[in-house]
Amino acid sequence: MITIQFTDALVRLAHLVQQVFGEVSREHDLTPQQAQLLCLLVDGPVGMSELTRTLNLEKSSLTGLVDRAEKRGLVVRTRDSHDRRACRIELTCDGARLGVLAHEEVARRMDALAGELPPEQRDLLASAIGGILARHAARGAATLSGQG
Amino acid sequence: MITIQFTDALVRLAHLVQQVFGEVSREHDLTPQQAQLLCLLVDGPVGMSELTRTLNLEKSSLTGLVDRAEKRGLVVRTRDSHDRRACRIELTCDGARLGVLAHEEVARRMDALAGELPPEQRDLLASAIGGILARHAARGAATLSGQG
DNA sequence: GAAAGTAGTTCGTATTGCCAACCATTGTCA
DNA sequence: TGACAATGGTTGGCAATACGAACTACTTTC
Repeated sequence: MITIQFTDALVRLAHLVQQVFGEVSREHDLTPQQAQLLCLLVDGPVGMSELTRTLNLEKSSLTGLVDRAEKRGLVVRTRDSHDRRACRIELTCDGARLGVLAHEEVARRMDALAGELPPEQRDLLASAIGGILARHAARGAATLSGQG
Repeated sequence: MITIQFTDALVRLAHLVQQVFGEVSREHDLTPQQAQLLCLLVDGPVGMSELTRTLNLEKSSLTGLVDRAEKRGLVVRTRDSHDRRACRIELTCDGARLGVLAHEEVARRMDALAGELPPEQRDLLASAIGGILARHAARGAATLSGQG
C-alpha cells in the first residue's frame, strides 16, 4: 500500500468527492451547488441563516443560489410563522425528486469506490471521520465563544 | 461515537477540507483555485494538459486560471522545448513562497483536526483513503480504455 | 420607545467554468 | 510529399458562483 502524506490524502479525497458530485449533478442538469442545496433540504425546510452556516457561504451568495433554484422550480421560499423577517427554504416535488436521486447516485458511486475496503476498515473510516468532524465542530464553537 | 452514513461522512469531510483550504487561501490573499494551482506546482513545472487532468478542468477554464495567476505574478508560462505548441507552467519566487506557505498551513490545520485520533486510526484512515484513490484511478483508466 | 441586533435582499464586481470555434504544431499514412 | 487527423492552447461569449457594502424590515434589549 502506498503511504501518502496524511493531509495530501485528505485533500485528494476531497477533490475526488467534488468530482463525483460534479458528475452526478451534471447528469441531472444541476450545478454542483444546486445539487448540494437540494440534498441538504431533503430532511425538511431550512432557514437561510442556517443554510449559510451549513454551506459556509456569505448570505448574499446564498440569496443568489436560492434565487436561481427557485427560478428553476426546485425550491420555494415560505415565510416563517414565528419571525416575519425569516423565511424557510423548501423543496418542490421536482426538487425533492432530484435531491433524492442525486443523493442516492452519489452514495452509490462512493460505495463503489469504497467497495474493496473490508467492512471493519470501512466502519473505522467512518468513525474516524466522525471524530474529525466532531472536533472541528467543537473547535468552531470554542472560537465563537472567544477561546480561539 | 456517533455513527453517520458512510457517504455522508465522506461528503462532509470533503466539505471540511474545502473550508480549511478556503480559509487558508483567503489569509494569503489567494482564491482557493489559485492556492490549489500553486500547491500543485511546488514540485516543478507542469504542462497545461496535465493540469487539466489533475484539476479536472476544461482547458479553457485552466487558461483563464493561469492567465489570472500570471497577471498576479504567481506563475509564468515557459515554452516547451520539445513541442512548440505546448507550454509549461512554472512558479515565480512569489508563487513558490505562497504555495509552500499555503500547503504548510493547510497541513497544520488538518493535523490539528486529526490530532485527537490515535495514531493507528490515523494510519488506517490514510491507507483507506489511499485505497479509494487507487481504485478510482484504476476505474478511470479502465473507462478510458473502453471497459466502462 | 430608541438603539442595537438579526434575517434577507440588492447592487456592483471579480472569479470560475463551460462550450464552440479557432490557430498552430505535430503525427499519420497513402 | 502532402493531405488530414490529432493534439496543445487560446479566444469569446455566457451563466453561475461568491464576496463585500449598503440597504430594508423586523425583533430584541434596555
